[in-house]
Amino acid sequence: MRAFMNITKALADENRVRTLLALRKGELCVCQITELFGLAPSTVSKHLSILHQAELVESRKEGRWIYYRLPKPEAPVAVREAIDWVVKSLATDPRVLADTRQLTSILKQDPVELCRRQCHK
Amino acid sequence: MRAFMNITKALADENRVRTLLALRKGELCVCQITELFGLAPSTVSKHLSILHQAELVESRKEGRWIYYRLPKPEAPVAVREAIDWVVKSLATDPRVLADTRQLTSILKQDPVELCRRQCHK
DNA sequence: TTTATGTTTCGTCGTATGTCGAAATAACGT
DNA sequence: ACGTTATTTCGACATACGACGAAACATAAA
Repeated sequence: MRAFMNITKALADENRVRTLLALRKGELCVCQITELFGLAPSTVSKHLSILHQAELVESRKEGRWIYYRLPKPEAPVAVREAIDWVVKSLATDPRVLADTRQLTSILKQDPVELCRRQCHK
Repeated sequence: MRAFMNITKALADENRVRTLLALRKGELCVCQITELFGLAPSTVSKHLSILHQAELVESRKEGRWIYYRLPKPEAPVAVREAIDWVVKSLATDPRVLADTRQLTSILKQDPVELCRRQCHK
């Protein structure tokens, strides 16, 4: 029950749900998600921490960057089904489609440049 | 997205999740759920209102009683899948099993007697 | 060893949420 | 019609949550 409520509480925020959907296409670092949502880096970090605690995302550290991605197939069944449900329910949502578009634009940019811009703000 | 977030927010409270699971076996009136959780009637009513707004429960009025139940098969797909996910994930949870036990005990009692006891408190 | 940079942690602020009790509503029983 | 009773609405309170900026942390670059 505890683990399950961690998942439902993690899914109860729109930005966290959008984050999960943004990760469908592959891993992202914090500053890319920050750019996508226009939120403060600390806020995005907190959201990712909550998703991580619910096991809805995994992370990988590479130098200064920390990449987040959807969990592997070995993840708990409740987690995988939650993600499937989210993706299936929102795959055609206008805002999600807009996120996807903007994300492809973000992915074309050099991460180094993108992160530098984040810091200048 | 709006409708989906209504569902996730409705599922983000433990008492509301327990309510959904309690409704698996059939409809319940407010005072029966109140008895099950030991909460104030007004609190239970609020929870049911939130579940109703998310379309996770339907209601039926019969005299002074209002019975709540899980939605019919015609409900939105996201709703049905959400409930399936909840039930499947928590069917063997200890607390849910305990709720189920207590619920069968509650169902054996006369609803009129039960509601009267609620009001005496 | 400094300096720069990506991320997290911490403190704070405003808002949202869960809970209760009291009052309002609606429908039955007398 | 009047009181009884199941439910909801309202008002109040404490707590939880999402947001930010500043500071701390960790690692790469110079």
